[in-house]
Amino acid sequence: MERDTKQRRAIREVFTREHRPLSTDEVLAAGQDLVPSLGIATVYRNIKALLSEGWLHPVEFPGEPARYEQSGRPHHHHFICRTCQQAFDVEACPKDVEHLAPAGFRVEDHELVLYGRCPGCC
Amino acid sequence: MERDTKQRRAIREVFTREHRPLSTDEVLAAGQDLVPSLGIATVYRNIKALLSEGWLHPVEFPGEPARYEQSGRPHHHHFICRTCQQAFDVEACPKDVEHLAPAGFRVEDHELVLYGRCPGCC
DNA sequence: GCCTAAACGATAACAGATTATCAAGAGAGT
DNA sequence: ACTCTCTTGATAATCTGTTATCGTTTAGGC
Repeated sequence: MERDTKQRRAIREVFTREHRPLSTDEVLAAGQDLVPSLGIATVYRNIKALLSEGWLHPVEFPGEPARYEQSGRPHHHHFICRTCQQAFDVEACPKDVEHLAPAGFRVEDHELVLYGRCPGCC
Repeated sequence: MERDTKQRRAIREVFTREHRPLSTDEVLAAGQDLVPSLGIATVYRNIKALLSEGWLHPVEFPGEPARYEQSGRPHHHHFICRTCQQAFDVEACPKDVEHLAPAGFRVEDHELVLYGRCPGCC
């Protein structure tokens, strides 16, 4: 993965525009607005390349395939709209999550997902 | 699904013993201690039946297949051990989760997953 | 104990997501 | 502009989790 192709530029552009986790289908749809011929195989190939170079990282939600977002953002959580299925960033984080676990459990990390309706779907 | 078979009794027994979400593989392994001939198809069949009669409900975690636990428990969250992969119940719940979302988002529900080491794996 | 349909167990089939294949297309150095 | 090789796009193959199939077993009423 060395050449600067228009497909790869389009895929990076999509992630830079939308500051939220995107599914492969969302990347394909948005990418085709920039490069109509874009295929799903290229989306997977480039996401894989961008993951291994650290530009992207995976974001998993319960019961659904992985989404991806740009790396380097500060710790945050996500909101999933039950109407449009889009995932949004949530800057805030509940305090003292470590203390929620029973005694004897060592908490190293945590994930919080909020579900509801986004402003566009309310 | 009407007959009271030893397989179905074994599967229910497994969920009653372990008060935590179990994967189909965990149910199969633990069930075979009670009924050695138990097959994976029977595990899936009975889990499906127990789900539709409301005795079980699914618990999904990011990036992995569904687990199941007994219904009727009060609101709670889960802890996943990164060593033994087991899921445990966490009674506590962070306060004011609704206020974490940005203005304009209507929060209806939330999921919290803690990751780390369980007492047995520390 | 006998009978019959429900349930079982082994495995084939299926479904969705991801990866591999391969001929055609196109960056980038010359 | 030419060439070379990396990348693309269409689609076949793969993988994993789950469901369907089907001959055999067995719960439960007689």
